[in-house]
Order: sequence, then structure tokens, then C-alpha cells
Amino acid sequence: MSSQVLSTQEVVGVSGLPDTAWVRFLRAHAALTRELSSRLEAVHELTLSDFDVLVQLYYAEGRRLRRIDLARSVLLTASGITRLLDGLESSGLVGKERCDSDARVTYAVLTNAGVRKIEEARESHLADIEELFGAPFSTQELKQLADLLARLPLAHTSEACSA
Amino acid sequence: MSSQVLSTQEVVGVSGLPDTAWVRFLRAHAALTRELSSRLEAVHELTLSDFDVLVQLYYAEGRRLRRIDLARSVLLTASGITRLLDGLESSGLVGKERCDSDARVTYAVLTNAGVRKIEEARESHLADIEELFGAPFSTQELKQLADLLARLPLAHTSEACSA
DNA sequence: TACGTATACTTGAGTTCTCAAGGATCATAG
DNA sequence: CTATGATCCTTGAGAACTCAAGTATACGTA
Repeated sequence: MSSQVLSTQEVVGVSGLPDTAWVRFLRAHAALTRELSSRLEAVHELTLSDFDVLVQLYYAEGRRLRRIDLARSVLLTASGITRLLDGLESSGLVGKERCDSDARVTYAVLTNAGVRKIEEARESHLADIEELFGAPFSTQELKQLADLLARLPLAHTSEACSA
Repeated sequence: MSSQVLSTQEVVGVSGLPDTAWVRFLRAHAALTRELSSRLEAVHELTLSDFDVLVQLYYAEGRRLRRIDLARSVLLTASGITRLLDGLESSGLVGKERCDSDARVTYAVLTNAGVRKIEEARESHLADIEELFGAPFSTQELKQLADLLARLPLAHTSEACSA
């Protein structure tokens, strides 16, 4: 009951509008992604999701990842990944590679152009993140925030398996 | 320099993947909105944005708001609001009303059906938010989180007005 | 070996946004 | 009173997803 108070209780300001942690979370996300993706798009012609996928590949062993694992790590659906990679493939940033041991799977592999792209885009994008997301906080607060965010569920909790 | 560390530094785990506060923020948003909107859609046939807009109207004076103000408060573009309200209008949840003093503006007004809808949807949606977003935290932590989130910029910072 | 089920991926259709452009109205300054 | 510029809103085109359905491959089991 006590923890319900702040997340759902209407913290009604002068305007009469509810302003909860959840609403702030939503608004902050909308504002930040809008600005960050606009900058990333303008300078490097990449979507936030593009960048996200490229980074995952960049740090993966052999700079390759099964499409399905990629989907799960960036929280897209399988079809979302197919569409996104279509774009990155036609830009020449990633390539396909077949799996010898399982003909169902296709690997997404970072090309040399992809490596160059991510190394080139990293700096300015991280600077933008720092400016918009990092600057308002001290080191300790940022750690606090990271710890709190880490507690949020990344998948469905109850699968309602009645047994 | 110190605050840059945690937001951009690669907190590389065993997997070699970066996991920063920002990345956690992105992932948490994706997971939470996916689950919440899926539930809201299933039970009440409303989008998260629909709900958001209905709540804004619900708390507004006279349960009406200029479309542009509505857009700004939920962080959508003007055209986004037009499209969203198109849907709510054809569902009979909101109506249009002209402004006597300014023929450019149109008010969005909650209909009786709209009021009923929001009052009916509120309970389960707030419970879902509590379950997924509130439950992992104590009251104090939730307040901490809200305070931290409140510091994030909701609009563009520098308009680059070189002067 | 063959059947059923699970997994990996793609595709068609639809949704929810965005941006750029245009129309209408207002406010101000000559 | 009229030109200029700002504001409110809509519309066409398109981006970035989602879901449902389909294909192909793998695996367990009788």
C-alpha cells in the first residue's frame, strides 16, 4: 500500500494535473529520444535503434550475432529486426552470414564500413547522451539512477501459469 | 568529467556489452510500455497515448483543452494530436468545440462517454503501473526516482542562438 | 522413419507517430 | 486598411515499428 502511493497517487500541482514518477519517466523518454535521435539522424543518418544494434554487434564475439539474439537484446520483435537490418544491409553496414550447424539461423555481421560507422558515430552520440542525460546528475546520483532502473522488469512478470 | 563516467563509460560486464544508466532507461521504457499498452489495449481498447490525453482532459478546467496545449503537455506534435484525436472523436470519447475569441483554435472536450471511459480505465491501468513500475521500489526510492527524473530536460536546451 | 512441436526468419497489413507544406486566422506596424 | 509574420490546425507522404500468418529447419519420441 505504501509504495503504491507515489507511483499512482495524483501528486496534483497547481494545475490540477497528476505528475507521478511514471509520468515523468514517460515524458523524459519522449523528450530525450526525440532530441537524441534528431541529432543522430542529422549527423550520422542513424536511428537510435540503428545505433543500438550496431553497438550490440560491435561488442559481440566476431562482431556477429544471431538475428534473434539481437532482437532480444534490443527489445525488438523478430520482424522488427528483419526490417531494421534490411536498412543497415542496404547501407552496407552489416551483412548476412549463414550458420553451418543450424540452417534456420542467419547471423548479422558488422562490415568494415559498419565498424567505421559506429566508431565514428560513437563519440558525438555519447557526448549528446552525456549532455542531455548525464549532465543533470552527479556521479553518485547517476549510479543511484542506474541502480533503480535496473530493478524494473525487462519482460513480462507473471505468465499466468495457473498451477 | 566526473559525471560523464557513468552515463557513457562502458560498464562492461562479462558479456562485453555496455550497460549504462541510459541503456537501462531505454530498455526499461521499451519493456514497460510494451506490457502496459498491451494490457490497456486488451482491456479498454486504449493506447497509452489515448489514456494520457484523456487524463489531461479529465483534469483540465471544463474538461476541455486547446489542441495545441494538449500536444505540448503529452509531448506530441500538433499533427500527432490531430491524428490521435481523430480516433478518440470517432469513438465518441472526445468532441470538438470552437473558440469564440480565436477562430484558429479548437478545443478538445471530454464527452460523457469519455469521462466514463477514463474513470473505468483508470483503476486497472494504475494497478498495472503499480505492479510493473511501482512494486520494485520502496516509497522513499520512488520519491528519489521521481526527483531524479524531474531533472531531465523536457525540451531542447540550447537553441544555438549564437549571440 | 515419420509425426508433432518448437524455433528462426520473412512478409503483408495495419498502427502510430513524424516532418514538410499549406490554409486559415490573428496581431502588429506602417 | 493592408502587408508581414506568427500561431493553430490539417493533410500527404513516409518512417518505424507491431501482429498474424507462412516457410523452412531442427528436435524429440514412438
